[in-house]
Amino acid sequence: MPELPEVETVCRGLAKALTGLRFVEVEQHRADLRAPMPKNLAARLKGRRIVAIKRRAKYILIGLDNHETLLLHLGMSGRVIVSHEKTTSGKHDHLIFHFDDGAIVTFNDPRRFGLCDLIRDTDVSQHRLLRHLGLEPLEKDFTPEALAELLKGKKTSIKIALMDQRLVVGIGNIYASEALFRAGISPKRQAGKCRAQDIAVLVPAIRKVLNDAIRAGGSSLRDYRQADGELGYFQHHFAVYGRAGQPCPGCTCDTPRTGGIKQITQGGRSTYYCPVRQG
DNA sequence: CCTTGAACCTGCGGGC
DNA sequence: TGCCCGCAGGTTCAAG
Repeated sequence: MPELPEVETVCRGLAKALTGLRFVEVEQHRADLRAPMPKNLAARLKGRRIVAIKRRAKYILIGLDNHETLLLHLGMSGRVIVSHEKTTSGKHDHLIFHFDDGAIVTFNDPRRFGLCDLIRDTDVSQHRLLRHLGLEPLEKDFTPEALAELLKGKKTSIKIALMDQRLVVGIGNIYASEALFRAGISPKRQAGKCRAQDIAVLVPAIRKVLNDAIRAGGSSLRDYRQADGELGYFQHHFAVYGRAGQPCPGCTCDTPRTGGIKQITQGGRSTYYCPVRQG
């Protein structure tokens, strides 16, 4: 599920619901996800108060009052559910946090590609999971000049490069296709051969598609909180992702002749694009 | 250094 | 109906 917009929406939801609260109980139903979880996690969290919740790349960072940070990653299938009612724990509910106002937060992840760690605040940016991460695409330093510099000499495709978290963070398989569609750039273009002119269009396209998705997530989040407090599920409307064979939105391509949106494989993942618009 | 491919894990939908 | 296959929004590690 989770690329930058989804993780950002989850973070905002958690920040609103949990900031200032204290852990009163932690249920840990298995020892590891993608990697082993910290020893004595429950004991180390119990009694701690949450002081701040932030996002870095696709990581959720929950700052505690003892100068430690609870780090969560949703992997491919991770979900966070906020509730105030006692519910029987379901399949793949690996972590359940209980707070002093009665809030119950469940981390559910069927595929277990997610992650949970607890680290010293002083080590956060230099933590081995975070230190290699690249630019935040919604920050001011993500400029066309900066991206051009990062892409310089790269022989891989622009689509693969956009998903490389060492260069730019937060863009996954969906938003890579969506951003390139909006920018009118072929996903097959060699990254290092993108012209300054293309990159000048691409950077704002990336920002816009991520911000649009955050806005959509924010509204669906409000709806969901009224329903069952689930964070991480959104109704998305994508221009190209998952739409192979369908007409290209926003242009007058002759779908029967061109075949509409095309699906190809890059780096083992599906890419979707309009061959007419994204020459 | 770079690039590619496999691995981790469960669930779901399609074809037979 | 069941079985098998491919595929799924991420990241890491090994091999070339």
